[in-house]
Amino acid sequence: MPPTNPPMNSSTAGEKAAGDKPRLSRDLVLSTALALVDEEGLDALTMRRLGQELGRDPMSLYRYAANRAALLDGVTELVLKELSIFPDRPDWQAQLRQIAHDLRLLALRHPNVVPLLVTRPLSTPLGLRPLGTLRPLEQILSLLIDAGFAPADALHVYRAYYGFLYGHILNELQEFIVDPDENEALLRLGLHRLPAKEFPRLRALGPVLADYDGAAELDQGISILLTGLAAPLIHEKTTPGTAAR
Amino acid sequence: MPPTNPPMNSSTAGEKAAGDKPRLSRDLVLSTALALVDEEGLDALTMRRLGQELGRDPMSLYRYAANRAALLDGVTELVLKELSIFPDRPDWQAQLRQIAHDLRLLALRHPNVVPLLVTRPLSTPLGLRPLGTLRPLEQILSLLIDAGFAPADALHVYRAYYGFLYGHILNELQEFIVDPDENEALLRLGLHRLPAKEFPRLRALGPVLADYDGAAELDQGISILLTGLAAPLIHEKTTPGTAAR
DNA sequence: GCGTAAAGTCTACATCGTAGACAGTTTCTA
DNA sequence: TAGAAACTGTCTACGATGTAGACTTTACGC
Repeated sequence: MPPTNPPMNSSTAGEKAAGDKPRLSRDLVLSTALALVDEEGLDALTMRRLGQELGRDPMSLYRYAANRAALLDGVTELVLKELSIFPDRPDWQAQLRQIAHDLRLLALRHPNVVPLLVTRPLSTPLGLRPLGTLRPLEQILSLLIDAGFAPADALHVYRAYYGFLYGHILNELQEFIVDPDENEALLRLGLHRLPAKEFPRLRALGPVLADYDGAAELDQGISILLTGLAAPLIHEKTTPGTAAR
Repeated sequence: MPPTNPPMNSSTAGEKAAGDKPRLSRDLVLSTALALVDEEGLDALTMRRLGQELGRDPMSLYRYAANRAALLDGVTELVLKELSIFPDRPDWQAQLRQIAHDLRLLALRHPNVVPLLVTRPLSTPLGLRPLGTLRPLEQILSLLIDAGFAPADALHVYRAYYGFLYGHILNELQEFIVDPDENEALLRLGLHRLPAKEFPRLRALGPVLADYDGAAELDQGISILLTGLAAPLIHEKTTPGTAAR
């Protein structure tokens, strides 16, 4: 019997190889799941397939995730752990900008996970979500409150900010889906299929659509948001009673 | 044999009733599917269940949608058809604001469809999406261009706007998931489960989280965006070369 | 009334999530 | 060190799902 090293982190643990069998652990299961999703998409993540990837019976996975949904939540959490927020920085605006770019890159690194990021919280009440999922929220709130916002205002800022951020990511990822072999803009995006009379603007914008500078676009958006946020929100309440009681 | 009325629209066609069998049609199939999703969620929409709902063999559905994914796309399209945009109005800002609220209400009317709205485009290249899905994009572009924006700028405005809008909708729907029987804020959101030391801010915000005025929040966000957009974007390019070639 | 195309049905299969009983292994305790 | 207890992994089995392909029934133009 080989020594079977104790709950070690993922590392280059032998997947697929039938011979050696590293001891399973939640970390190992989840990171293998993430790798699978990254490489082959969400649909490829079935219990059976993941079991096979780990050289184990599919049923063994249920020791580490109550069911498939929980597995998905675990993957979401794992991805969000890659996002690090340092709440003790001087300039809150610079921080928000930084976080935005970090999250964007994270999404580009794991595009197949984005649907989970966006969708899972829709079916889980706030308090029941995986803690790792809520940590960024808490940290950003903390950051804003430390910067001088009243808690209720911090929440509003957070909402506007995170809303915009998620929206941008979805936008960018949507436009990313493209046939990379084709280099004529119209074709690359499949725009040639659109009836010319009904979609003249869209078709005409083919070339512009084709070269999308996501980072710049995001940065610009954040700027707009920040300038809009910094001044008016704090002092005047446009919606009386919202933050009062 | 009853007359079996020809491809009539949905209306109150007898579902489930075993006796009468209205002729199927794509519209009937899709609207029944939508009703099912609205009432019981996305998971309830299986071919077998939908067939049963229509009093028909599940296989018959394949005459009207190539597969389940196409069915989902159809539902998405159907929902988006409820959004009407009138591109010939005077004030583009007022229009964008109006559309935002319309889309928000639409999302609240069909919360179970929102994951589709947001997720399906992530796996389909722009040009291959259902046309109904692209129509709002085209119309908003048209609106902006008519209002004097250069096409490339219109695209940027659209992106910022729609990104924010989707983000807001996701945000609002996320916070909506709540146990309505409970009226203590902490409990209603399940926040009591959170470790107090790790999530002090979030827990403290329980009451504020509990009464969320989505419309106001959205309106405020749109205002910020519009003021930010109206001035700087058109004249100075912060990212040289993005819109030029 | 007949022929052709469309609409609907039937059977069958591979694949999925997962319940429940079981066996093997590790860890704790006396 | 022996035995008990807890944990890990495996096996078998079941019901549900999407859908291919052959078939039957219905509708409709001439």
